[in-house]
Parts: sequence; structure tokens; C-alpha cells
Amino acid sequence: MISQEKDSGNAATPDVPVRKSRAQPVTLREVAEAAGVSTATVSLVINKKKNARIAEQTRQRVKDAIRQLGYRPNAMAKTLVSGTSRFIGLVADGVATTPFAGQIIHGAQDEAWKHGYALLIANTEGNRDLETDAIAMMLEYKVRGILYSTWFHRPTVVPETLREADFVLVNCFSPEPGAARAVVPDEEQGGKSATEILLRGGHRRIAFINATTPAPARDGRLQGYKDALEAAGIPFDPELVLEAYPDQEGGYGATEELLKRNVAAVFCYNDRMAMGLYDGLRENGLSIPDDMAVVGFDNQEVIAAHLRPPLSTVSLPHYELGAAGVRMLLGLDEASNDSAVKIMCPAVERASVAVHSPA
Amino acid sequence: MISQEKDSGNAATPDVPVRKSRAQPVTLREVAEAAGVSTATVSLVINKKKNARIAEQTRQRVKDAIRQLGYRPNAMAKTLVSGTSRFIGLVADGVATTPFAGQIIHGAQDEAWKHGYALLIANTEGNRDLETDAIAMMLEYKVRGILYSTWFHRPTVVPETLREADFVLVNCFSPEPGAARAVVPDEEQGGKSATEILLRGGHRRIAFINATTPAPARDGRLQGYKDALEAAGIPFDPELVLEAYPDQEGGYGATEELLKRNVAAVFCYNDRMAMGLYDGLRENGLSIPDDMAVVGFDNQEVIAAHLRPPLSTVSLPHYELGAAGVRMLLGLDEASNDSAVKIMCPAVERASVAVHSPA
DNA sequence: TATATTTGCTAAAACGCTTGATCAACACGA
DNA sequence: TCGTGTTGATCAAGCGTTTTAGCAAATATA
Repeated sequence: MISQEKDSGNAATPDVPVRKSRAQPVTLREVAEAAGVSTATVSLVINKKKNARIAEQTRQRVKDAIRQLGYRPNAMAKTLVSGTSRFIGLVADGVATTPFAGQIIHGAQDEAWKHGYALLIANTEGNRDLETDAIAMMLEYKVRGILYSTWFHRPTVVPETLREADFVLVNCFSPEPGAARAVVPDEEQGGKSATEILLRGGHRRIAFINATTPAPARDGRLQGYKDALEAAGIPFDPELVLEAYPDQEGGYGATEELLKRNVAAVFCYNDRMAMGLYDGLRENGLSIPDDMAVVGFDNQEVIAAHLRPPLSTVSLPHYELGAAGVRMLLGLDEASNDSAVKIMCPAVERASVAVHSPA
Repeated sequence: MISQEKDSGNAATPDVPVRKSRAQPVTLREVAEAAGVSTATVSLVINKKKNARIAEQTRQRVKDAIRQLGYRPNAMAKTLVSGTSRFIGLVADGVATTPFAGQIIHGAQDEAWKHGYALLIANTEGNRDLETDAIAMMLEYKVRGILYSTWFHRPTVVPETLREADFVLVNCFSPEPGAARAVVPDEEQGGKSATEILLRGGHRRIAFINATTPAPARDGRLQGYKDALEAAGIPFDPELVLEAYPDQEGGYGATEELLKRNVAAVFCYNDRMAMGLYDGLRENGLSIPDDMAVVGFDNQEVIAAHLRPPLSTVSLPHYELGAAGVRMLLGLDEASNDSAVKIMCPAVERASVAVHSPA
């Protein structure tokens, strides 16, 4: 890396961007001077205005100057004049806590990018003060809008300042109806799909280990379970619904109760629970899926895909949630204030349920 | 929510921000007019310039106007005049793929925030084109600098355009020495710490299941393992080093070979491997930690903390990596271009290694 | 040849803010 | 009465763009 003199008096400069090693950035004006035109012309060339009349020759001269100088437009100045920024804010309460938030970010990012927006993210870990600061920051950057997301599906009270911007709730919703646009996973459909995996496996007596912790997921998945049963003409038996804390320990601890129910198929509230249940089942000398077919929920990759046997489950559509949130914000998707838009949770079938060869 | 008329002729307006429901944002000028002062004065009040002389009364008037109108400064305009933006860019190759990247973001966020910077993130999923676009975007927003991070520790070639900005490599490094500042986990120390957990457990014959995939982690952890052994006066036995693909299946598959080695303690390249090994061990009727003490690496929460028994492991300091990256970028931490700064990997002891009561 | 039209480009205002230079008003000591 | 300070506030330039109105030259039309 030989530093290159910029004296006009030196030998012919090669057609290579002269790396200005982090001095003042090159401005439009400098490009204009280099090309011997006005800044207006340069601007027109850059933005390829179709109704602007620029001689091909001039256009080339400008382009060369741009390349030569390694010009980068100043986005700040741009948005200042245009009045509207190209930012979308994303405030999340748990990027760190779970892999889930990462997927939301990812989906939002991709979709935002697609429409020429950059993501301004803020992780609040649930801290309300941080949250307020984060929103203030985004407001000051005049974001196009804000995605307010939570790491698990839940009701939330919309922070006051959020209302100063256009916003969409992602993976959460406001309890007071009509207060906000929102996009959430379709828990009922998910619960139904999960149960149907078992149904397709030929099972008619299916247990459901629900969570003890109140949440939309808890109610929704249960409802989905009931719906699936009903659709299959199987009467709902409350005896077959257990409850446990929704993690590995909970699943493990539920083993004994489950075995009392004399079932050969179980739908677990989530993958972590299923993981614990695997251990419990194994300790009882039971094999999966032969002695017990198991279905989880969440499709937590690290777990579900690598359990032995790999776990059939239902995917929480975090990526889609993020993407849909952006589309809704941008007004690309229809959305009402009255009820959250539900995103479907696709089933992911692996080996923890044996395929059923119908007699 | 009654929309509030702003006519000057109406009754005394309550001291509450009149929410401008997303019309044009309020500007400095409007505040100035409302307070009956010049924009300069408002600016001075807002930025609490200490050497500016403003009558207490005026100051109040301005503050009231600000509150009244719900004024939010325009960050774009601000940075435009100041010349330096308050952004730090973070390009990551795998926010989605792993929970790890999330931690890097989190750490970077917190540290950046602490110094008044906002994070501009871009997820590239390893796509070089996306990466170039992302960097260009950041350059246009005149970021203070860019953190270039990878989801696993590895050498990387620095994208050309990255050099246009101030940058720091996070969780990766440039093979050509002196090319870039970088911050990475201290694999050797980590490997050593992991081995020491076993040593403290009273074990002298310790196996190491290394990864088959070449990586700094593979070499570093092995070296750390050797160092720990040497420090304990135990000769290194190549027979005790196995290799497997670094995931659950790999760990499971390594069980047989491991048992041939006649050891009662094993250090696994990562937690996922340990998870698989747990299964293998259990199938052989072996109990952890009594028949086999196991230590992992990575401290992947979902797994390590919830295995049965919970897994002793070593933490990959992703949060710290992100934070240190920001500090290095800002010149708060010393940093040389010649070798990456190493961040320590702290041991996390759980129940997969029995405590040793020294005789 | 005179006039209308098209082409190629520029001047200058505006976007919302910061800041150094100024300035008016007033108080003080000589 | 006059300098000299001090206080409280304003003026105006400038940050890097975009964009509209307009101008001069070239070309087409009659």
C-alpha cells in the first residue's frame, strides 16, 4: 500500500480509486470540480434522473471523477434534504437471550434491505429506560418506522413514545384492541399441525404436555390440539393434558405422569420440554418413536435437529415475523389495527414419530 | 385520544406534549418561534453549552416550548454539521444461524450505547455481494467505524471496501499479519481451563475429543489441553486425543472409541459433541459424572445448562468480544495491528464433573 | 432568415442544525 | 462623561445534498 500523492503535477494516475486513508470524505463538490461541472450535474448523473438531459460525454467525465476520487455519497445530507430517512428501527427485548430474536432481526433485515432501508437496532433486554432511550434515538434519526419485538409471543403495553412513530408490534400484541398493528405466530394452527403429525402417525390417544406459564402460546396450542382432535373425530380427554414448566427439567419431570396415562404419543409444548422427556423416557427403557411418539414445538435447531432420534416439531416463524413486520410497516401488506395478523407455523417432520402405514 | 387543535385562539393548552400524529416533525425553528427567540438560542439551551449565557427565564421558556411541541432533534442535521456521525456499523455473517452472533451484537450494542453511538447492523449470511452492499451503506452513513464479525472464530480475508473505514475484526482475524486490528477468544486458555476442571476433579487420565474440521479453535484447544497436562506434570498421550465432527452426532459416534481408551474423564471440543456423547454413554449404561466426567466448550445455554446432569464447560465470550471490539474501534483499548487481542474464556462449572475431595 | 424548440448545463434555495462573530443594553469605576 | 466589562441574545455562514427554474447554445421549423 504505497500512499499516493494527489498533486496534479504527477504522472498519469492509474484508473484506480485513490484510497483517501480516512481523511475527510470526498464530497459532491470535489467531484464536480474534478469533472469540471456543477454539483447539480453530478447529482443528476448519480441519481440517473431519466428526464435530466446530460451529454453522454459529460456523464462519462463525471463517472470517471467519481471512481477516481472514491466518492461515497453522504446519506445524512441526502435524507436531510429529502426529509425521509431510509431507516427502520427494530427494538428487541432479547437478542442475547435467545436464538429467536436473531431470526426476527434476520427477517426484518432482509425485507428492509429489499426496499432500500437499513436496520437500526436496539436491544433492551426488557429494560424500560433503555427502551425509552432507544426509541428516542430512533425518533431522532427520523426512522421510517419502528418494529417493536419481543422474544416470546406475549401481550405488551405499547410504550408511550412509540406512538410518535409509525410502528408495528412483532411477536407481541396490545391487549387493548385497535391500539396497534401487530404480527404474531399462529399458535392455534401450530398446535393443530403438531397434533396432526401424531394423528398421521396413526395415533388416536394423544397426550399434550402444556406449559404452566400463562401465555398466548399456552392457550393457542391447547386450542389447536383440541381442534385437531375434533377434526379427527376424537373426543377431547382432559386427562390427557398435563402441565409442566416449559424447559428440559419440566419435560423430564413430566415423564412419570405421562406414563400413567398409558399413551403412545405426546405433543410437548416446546422442544426443550421434549428434550427433557427424551431423557425421562430413556431412563424408563422406552424407545422413541416405537414406544412413544414425540412432537415438540419451536423447532429450535440446536436441539430438535440433533436429538436422537431427531425431533418432529413445528416451526416458530420468526424470520417471517420480522419480514412481515417490515412489510406491514411499509404498507405493503394489508393490516388492520383490530387484530394481529397471524403467521403460520409450519410443521417439520423428523424421526420422532413413526410413519404410519394405513392398514 | 382526542385530537388537539393547535389554534392559538383556543383555551389554555395543558402542559402536555401535543402529539403531532406523524405530520412533519417539529423543527428547531418552530420551537424558536414558539418561544420567541432565535434558533441559536434554542440550540444553546438544548446542548446546555456552559459558556453560553442564557437568562434562566428564557431557558425556561424554551424548555416549555420544546415540551409543548414535542420537539425531537434531527440527528441527521446534527451529524451533518458536526461532520462526525454517531454510528458504528456491525456486519455479521450469521445472526440467524447461531445464538452466538446475538451475543456479539448485544455486547457491541451495550458498549456503543455507553459512548453515545448507535449500532447499524447488517447480516450477510456470508454472501459477499450483500457484504459489499452493507459496507457501502455504512460508508454512506459515515459510520465512525465498522465491526466485521464472524459467527465462529476463523481467519478471514478483509473485504477491500472495508479499508475505507476504520474497522476491527471480531471473532476473526486476517492471516496476513499487521493487516488489521482484531479481537478473538483465547482458545488456548479456554482449552487449558476446560482441562483443569477435570484435573481439579482428581483425574489424571483425560481424553480430548477434538474436531475434525480445521479451525483456530481446534489447534488452540488442543494446545490448551496439552498445556494443562504439562502444568500438572502429566505426560501428553496422543492416544487420548480422538477426533470427530463437532456436533451431536459426532459426539455420539465417538463413544465407542472413547471407551476403548479406558478413561474416566473427557474434554469435548464443544457442547454439542458433549450432548451426543451423553447419549452414547447412557446407552452403555454409564453414568455422568461417576463413570465418566465430561467437560464441553462454548457454554451454549440451551444445551449445557439443561443437560442431565448440567454440563461443565467453558464460555465463549461473545458478549465481551463485541464490547471489546467497540472499545478497540473507539481507541479506548490498546490494540496492535500485529496480533489479535485475546479475550479469556471463563470456565463454567456444573455437575458433569464430580468434585474431588483430595485425600 | 427569423422564430420556435430542444439540449445541456448551472444558479441558488432549501433541508435542520451548530457556532463563532457581533451587537445592544446595561452596570461599573474613574 | 467616558471607557470597560458583562450579560443576553441574534446573525449568518456552513455542513453535503437535491431540485426547480432558467439560461445559452444548438437544432429544427417555417
